[in-house]
Amino acid sequence: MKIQHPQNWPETAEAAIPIQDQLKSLVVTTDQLESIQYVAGVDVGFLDNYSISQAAVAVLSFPDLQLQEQAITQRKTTFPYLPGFLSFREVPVILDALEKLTITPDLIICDGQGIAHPKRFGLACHLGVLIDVPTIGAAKSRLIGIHQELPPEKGSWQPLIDNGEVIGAVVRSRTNVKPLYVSPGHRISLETSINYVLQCTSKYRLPETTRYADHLASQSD
DNA sequence: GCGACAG
DNA sequence: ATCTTGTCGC
Repeated sequence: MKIQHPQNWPETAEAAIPIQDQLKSLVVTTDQLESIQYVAGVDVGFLDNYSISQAAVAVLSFPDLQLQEQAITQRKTTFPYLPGFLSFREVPVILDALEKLTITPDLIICDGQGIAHPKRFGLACHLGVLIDVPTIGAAKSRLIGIHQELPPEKGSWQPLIDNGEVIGAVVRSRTNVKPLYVSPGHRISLETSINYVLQCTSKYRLPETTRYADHLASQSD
């Protein structure tokens, strides 16, 4: 797919802040998606003691979840890991990987937060706004927000709240396992995000999309 | 000042 | 994120 890479990507939090404040206003958290035929999963890993970032993308058919296409890319890491600024570290490589795809995903499930972020602008929002594709944030752990205890059964969920505002949901993707933190990235509502994450999850805790991407990244051959 | 803190 | 073997439980 054709990707427009932003100019002058920031390398410090100070330079990233104004960009977050500018782009967060472009985030859409209402359903603005077509019928989903292709769902993609993205995962970023590191090599050479973190100096090289590697992104793996897997495109699956929906709802049958069969692998259709995959891509992997590497590039120098230019931004440090700072809670609240993860997208500035991982989005560049992800854009490289997406650019290699022949298929344009109708939806992308990201490994990180969507609006469940201090500025309501997590990795999934940043990626979604830049490429104008619906995205969902499905993180393995919490960044911010509080929630009630969650029943142990697969499918149960509780709203994630920050300052009285619902910013996402804590979702049990599998019975008796740690929950997933789901939040809208771009062009999708929270309810729809939860539904797609569950529909993309079969036998394991993580959605099949991110599992394929994780697997691809760990092989890198 | 003391913790918390996506990956 | 990454370094790593076995092990407990459904």
